[in-house]
Amino acid sequence: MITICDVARHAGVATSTVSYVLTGKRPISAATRSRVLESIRVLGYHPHAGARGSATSRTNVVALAVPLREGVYVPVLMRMVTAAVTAARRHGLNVLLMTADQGVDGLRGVAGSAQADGFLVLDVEMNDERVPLLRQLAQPSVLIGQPATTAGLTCVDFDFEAAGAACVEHLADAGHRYIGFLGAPTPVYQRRTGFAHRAMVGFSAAAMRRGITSTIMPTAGDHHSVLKAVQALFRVHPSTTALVVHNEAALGWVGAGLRSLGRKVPEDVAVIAICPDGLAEQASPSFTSIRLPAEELGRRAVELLVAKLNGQTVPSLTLLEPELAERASTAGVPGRMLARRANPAVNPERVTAGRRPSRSGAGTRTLPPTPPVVPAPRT
Amino acid sequence: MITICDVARHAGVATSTVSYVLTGKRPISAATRSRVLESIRVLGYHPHAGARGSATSRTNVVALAVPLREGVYVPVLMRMVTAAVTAARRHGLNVLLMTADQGVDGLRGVAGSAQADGFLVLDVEMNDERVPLLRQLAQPSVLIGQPATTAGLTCVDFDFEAAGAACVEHLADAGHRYIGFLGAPTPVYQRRTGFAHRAMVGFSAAAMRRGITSTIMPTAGDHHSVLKAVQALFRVHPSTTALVVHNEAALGWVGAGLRSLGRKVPEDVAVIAICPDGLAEQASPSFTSIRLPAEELGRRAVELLVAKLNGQTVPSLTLLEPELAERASTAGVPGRMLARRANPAVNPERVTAGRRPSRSGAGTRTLPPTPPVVPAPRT
DNA sequence: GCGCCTCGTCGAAACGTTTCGACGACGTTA
DNA sequence: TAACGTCGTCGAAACGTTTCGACGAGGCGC
Repeated sequence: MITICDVARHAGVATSTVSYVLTGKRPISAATRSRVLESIRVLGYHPHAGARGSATSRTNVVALAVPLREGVYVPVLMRMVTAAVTAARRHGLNVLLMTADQGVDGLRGVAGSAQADGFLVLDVEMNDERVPLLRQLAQPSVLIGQPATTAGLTCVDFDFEAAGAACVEHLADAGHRYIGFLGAPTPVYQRRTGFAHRAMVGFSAAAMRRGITSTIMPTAGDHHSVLKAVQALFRVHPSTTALVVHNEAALGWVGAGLRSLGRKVPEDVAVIAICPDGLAEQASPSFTSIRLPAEELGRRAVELLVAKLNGQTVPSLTLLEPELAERASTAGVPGRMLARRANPAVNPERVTAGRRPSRSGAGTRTLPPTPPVVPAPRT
Repeated sequence: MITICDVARHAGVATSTVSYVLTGKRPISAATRSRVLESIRVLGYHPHAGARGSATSRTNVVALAVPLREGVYVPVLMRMVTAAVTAARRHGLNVLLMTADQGVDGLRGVAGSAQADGFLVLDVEMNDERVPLLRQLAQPSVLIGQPATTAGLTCVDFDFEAAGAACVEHLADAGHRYIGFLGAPTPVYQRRTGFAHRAMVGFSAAAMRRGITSTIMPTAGDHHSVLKAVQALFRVHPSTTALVVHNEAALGWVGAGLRSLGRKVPEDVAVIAICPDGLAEQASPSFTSIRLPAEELGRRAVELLVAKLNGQTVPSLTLLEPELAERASTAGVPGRMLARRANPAVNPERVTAGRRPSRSGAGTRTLPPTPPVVPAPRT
């Protein structure tokens, strides 16, 4: 192994001078600098990360905790991960990957032995067991997702609650009175995973406010489960005219499920998904969606962490605003109770149609919001 | 920060003694050991990884290079990754995640600055640009997948060639004469990704040998592409009675594609998938499959790497044998040219039916094997 | 009872960095 | 021209480990 001393000798300077050339922490004359750089090049010197860490107590590594739990949709999670890794690279940071098996203890170990300068934590539950540990850690951390309370933490999250509400608003404005919600798999809600819980709560609350009758149905991502869930939804409320889908794995099967009931998207049923743009586009017909900015979440989390590492203070909660992208799945005429026709962009009747008070005052919810239960469909 | 010296002082011993208690590299009396351990517990001491690395030139970190390239099916890759991380943990190793953006340079950097003791390399292409670098690195490495030549390397791979062949054998034995191959997305073949290339070659060669007429069709994973690909397959050879699917993302749409042609699985078309067991099971009907042991690949790779780190010599190529799991998708009566009936387990006619020589001597292949091209389907 | 070997422990020197105080040389200001 | 900064560089002391040689205390055989 070739060390900084070798370089210094080769260039005829002190080792500290080489160090200053490398770190730029003191001025070095152009002549000396170029001589040193040349020696580095010739000898093929690479600073030894461990030794540097020993001297500075900085590892230039951030740990990324990704508990791949049951029911999470891996590709979306991976978008965040790769975005985070890429962003970290730009700041000269490497990423240590920690998965399910190394839970709280794993975090404690990595933190204690100073293997990472900071922590990025994904898939956060409302009462995440990692949160108390993070609070007392020497190293800063950023959560992607929100636990029940964000005091003393730094969280970045997509505003799933607003997203759930926005779906209802959009559909209600278009005149829909019966809306179904196709959610994440049951275990996800049982764990009270932040994103799933919040989207559902936002959806339910907005439905209440708007006097919409809503039905909530969790579902696994496979063909059969989705079919059953969709059928169950329509059995409960045959007059349902719109669906909100918050389950990426299920997206592809929703169309088939509706078709099996003789209903078409968008003519008979409008669909809005909460998912990354790409997934909504490749459905057929393409789905109107509230775009889930997975990459930006990863990127922002890294930026916040870097800021904290530099001693800056950052907001304890950063919420990304939902944005709706209108596509084919809500372009139909939802039928029955709608005055509205075609051209959804400019729609003078929208307020009238959408905001009319509900008959019953408050909406009825078929299932209690927490934890939702799949009513056993007939087999 | 609390150091090994603090512990030594607290326990009334020399720092080296504490070190020996921790590493076990010299005998320590039970009395002293327990006193030291107690002090460690009381003070909450954690050895500083960087300092240790500086002293030993061992980081207890392995780097995992996962270039998430276009067209790879993320969930399967992630199974390998999590299996690898879990296995690494068992050996006291942490995992540094490197993604697409940090290609060869990233590897070189991590290796040069000694941030990892070894390398795990995924998604290997036949002429992978990382291979020459790996050969000259100071640190050992293990590839999951095979480049064109494995000399001087350590590779673990599933025997995709045998898997491709096994599909043909099984189907040919059951009497099928026209078999379609639904492959990975085109870019994957264009890159000459090892696993895709090999499976296809194995399939083609076996089809040749058995006098089977085969059609190869790459396809993207979305609904539309799969439908088009399936339709194209049957337009080329309407008499096709079996399909081999080597594309996890497409699995879910194959049934729909066939249905759109008025063909049913398994009555009209037999299907064999090359994919992890779980995916084959949740198709409907469930797919007979050659099980892709994603987890075991990850685990084995780590074990080989650990062996290399310990100075052991390991084989340059470890190939996992394909295993066929029979399920519903090949339980049908393939019709037309089959003597065979029901009960596929005990089948006296199998040899007769399967091994009968093909009419044309050698099989005809509709498309050249490398690189395959999708014949533009009518839109 | 003396020498010898083993066992357990110690002190000091590494490991490859960074960082701090110091110190010449030189240019500027009075 | 003397005093004073500033700039560039140096040497040495950290950082928190591991590791190596050495050394005292016992136990054993003779």
